[in-house]
Amino acid sequence: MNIGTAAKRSGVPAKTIRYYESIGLIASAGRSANGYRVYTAEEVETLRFVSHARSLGFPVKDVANLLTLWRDRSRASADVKALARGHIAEIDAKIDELRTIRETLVRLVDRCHGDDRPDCPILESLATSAPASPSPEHHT
Amino acid sequence: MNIGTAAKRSGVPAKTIRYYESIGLIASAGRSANGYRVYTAEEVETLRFVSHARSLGFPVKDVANLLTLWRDRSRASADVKALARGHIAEIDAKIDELRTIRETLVRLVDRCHGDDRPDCPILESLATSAPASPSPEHHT
DNA sequence: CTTGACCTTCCCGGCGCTGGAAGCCCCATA
DNA sequence: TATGGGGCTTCCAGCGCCGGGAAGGTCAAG
Repeated sequence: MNIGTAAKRSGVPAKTIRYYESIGLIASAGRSANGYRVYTAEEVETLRFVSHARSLGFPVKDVANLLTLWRDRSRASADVKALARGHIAEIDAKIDELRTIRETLVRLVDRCHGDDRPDCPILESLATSAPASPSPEHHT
Repeated sequence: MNIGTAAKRSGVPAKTIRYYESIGLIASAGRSANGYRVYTAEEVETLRFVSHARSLGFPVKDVANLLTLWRDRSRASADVKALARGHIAEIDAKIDELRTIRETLVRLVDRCHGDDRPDCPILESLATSAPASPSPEHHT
């Protein structure tokens, strides 16, 4: 099947499939006579695996490791578990950070009149107070 | 003062200050005879404001708006409040998404032996099941 | 005079794609 | 047979938000 069909069946956009190939996350697809990429059902399976792992927020590098483990019939499930645990830890850290920020913001918003007067604790706080530790990660 | 001092006093790295200048978030700094950027205490204040706003997770574009509002002595606090509320809403969405993912992962991790056997529900789930809705936001 | 810490500009990389341009290929329909 | 509309190919650029590092100018101290 062509890339478009593989995209539909796997849930990974064609552009993204090419990208994954380019960075070596997945193997280069075969080519038909006209130069089109050709995919087997098995490759679509792999793409679905990747798609699922990405949906769970695993970074592409982790997905590469998961793929390796997946294909390694003699793997130890402990390795997979450790990887997943690490990922959970990162998620927890992110949630905590977001919650801290959220609380700060809610406190500020609550103290702001929100009318047509210029008086605003939010701006005052930004101008004077310390940030709501720890510094947030952008690029979530 | 030079950029290094301004960086230390504001908490914004020198590189980032230059970047903010380049994208127009802050005004171009003055220059001394040798071509070095020169900062006033007021500009450092602005940088601190930016730093605080960024720490609360406001995207740079929002920070630009906040700066404008900050400087506008006749602003309506309602505008600031609306901006902050919108930001809280986005944070809530992110937290929800992370929590959903987290729960899925925890469920999987709990079901995984985590020993030297290859049997692993995590990999099985990635290979077969549907993703842990809703699909994570790439590029918020 | 030399060292080393600053400053300048520039461009590249990184995350994970996504959009778009230019150009094939293939099939259906008029 | 021409035409049109999908596909598919490549490559380049950009998103947000910087950080690293090169190549070079500048300055104060020893």
